[in-house]
Amino acid sequence: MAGSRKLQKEQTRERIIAAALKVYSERGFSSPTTVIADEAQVSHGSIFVHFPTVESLFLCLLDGFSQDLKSELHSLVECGNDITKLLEKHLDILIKHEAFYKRLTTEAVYLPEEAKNTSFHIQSTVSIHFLQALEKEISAGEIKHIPFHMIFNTWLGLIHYYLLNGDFFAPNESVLTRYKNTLIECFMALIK
Amino acid sequence: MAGSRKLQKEQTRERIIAAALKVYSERGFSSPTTVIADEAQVSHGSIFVHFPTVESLFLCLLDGFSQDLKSELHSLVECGNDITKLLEKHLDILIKHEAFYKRLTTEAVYLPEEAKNTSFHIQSTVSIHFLQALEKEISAGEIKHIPFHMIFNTWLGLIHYYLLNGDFFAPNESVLTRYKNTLIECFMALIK
DNA sequence: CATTACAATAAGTGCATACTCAGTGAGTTG
DNA sequence: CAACTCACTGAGTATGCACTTATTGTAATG
Repeated sequence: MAGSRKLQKEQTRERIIAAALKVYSERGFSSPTTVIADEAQVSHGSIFVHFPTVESLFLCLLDGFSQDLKSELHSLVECGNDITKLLEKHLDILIKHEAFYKRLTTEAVYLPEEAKNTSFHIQSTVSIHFLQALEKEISAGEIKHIPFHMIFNTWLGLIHYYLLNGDFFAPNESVLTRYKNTLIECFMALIK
Repeated sequence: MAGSRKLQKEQTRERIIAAALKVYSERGFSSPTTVIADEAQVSHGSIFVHFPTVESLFLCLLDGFSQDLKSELHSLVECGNDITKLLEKHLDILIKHEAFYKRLTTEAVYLPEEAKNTSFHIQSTVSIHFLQALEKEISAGEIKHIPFHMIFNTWLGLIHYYLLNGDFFAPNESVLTRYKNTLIECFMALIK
C-alpha cells in the first residue's frame, strides 16, 4: 500500500527545510550545502533531490516567513488600530523569527532578485498596517506633521540598526527582546 | 641614480588602491582580485607584490576613508556646535564617499574583524561630535528628553536605511544628495 | 659594460563550493 | 515472490577564487 514512500519523502524535505533554517539563521545565508545536509542528517545529494538549486531552497524558507508574518499581522486587525499595540506586535513577530530576520536585513545585498522582491513585499505589508494605525492618530492630532513614509522609515531604520549591531548592544541575547520597550517608548516620544 | 624604480612602485600601488576603491564601490567587496587587476591595468600577481592579502588591501582603503572622515569632522569644530550644521556636514562627508560607505553598511557582516573595529571607531568619532552639539541644545531645552544614544541611533538608522534602499528611493542617483534636506528637516522635527 | 636587485608577469596550485549521476536497497505492485 | 520504482547516496565534476612562484626585463651599481 502506498504512503510510506511519500511520507518519507515529505519528512526528509521538512528535515532539510528545518536544518536550512537553523544553519542559515546561525551561520548566514552563504553557509555551504554540506553543512545543511549534515544538520539534516541527510546526504549532500538529497538536497538536490528536493530543491533544484540552493536558491530555490532559500526562497522556500523566505516564503514560509512571509506567510507567517502576513497571517500574524492580519490577526491584529481585530484588536483596534492602536499604534503602540501595532509596534509591539511588529516586534513580537520579528522576535519570533529574529535570527532569520536579522540575516535578511544584514545580508540583504547578496539576496537573489526574487528574494529582494519578497522582502520588499513583506515591508509593504507592514507599512499598510502601520499607515492605518497612524492615520487615525494623525487625524486625532496626536502625531506630528511629518510625511508618513518618513515616520515608517525611521521606525524600520531604528529596528534594523539595532538588529545589525545586536552583538554589541546585547551579546548572546535577543536585542529586540531586551530593547523592545525602550524602542517603542523612544519612538513614540519622537513622533508625538 | 635611484628614484625611478621606487616611483614606479609607488605609482602602481596607487593605481591598485584607486582601482580597488572603484571596483569595491561599484561591485561590492567580494569582487575578485582579477577585476581589480584589470581595472588597474596591472597583472594579477602585482596586487600581491604590494599587499600580502586582499584583506590588507581592503584595510588600507578603509583606513584612508577613516582618516579623511576624521579630519573633515575636526575641521567642523571651528564653526560652532550647531546641530543642523553638524548633520549637514555629516551627510556631506558621507556623500563624498557614498558608494564606498554604502558598501560598508550593507556588507558589514562580511567584514573581517579588524575592519569592524575600524567601522566602530568611525561611528564613535561621529558620535562624539554629535554629543557635543546635542548637549548644548538639550541644556537650552530645545530637544526632547530622550537618551542621547537613542537619538544618535535613530539618526544613523535612518541614514543607513536610506543608503540600503537607495536603489529604490533614488535609482541611478545619490540618495543622500536627493534626500539630504528631507532627512535633516524630518529628523530635527522629530527630536524637537 | 658586466653584474646585481627587484618590480612585474602569467601560468600554475590548492581549496571551497554547487551541482551531477550511476548505483543501491527498501518499498510497492501484479 | 519476482519485477519494478524511486528516494537516497556519495564519489565525482566543473567553476571560481586567493595566493604562489619561476621567469623576465629593466633600472641601479661598481
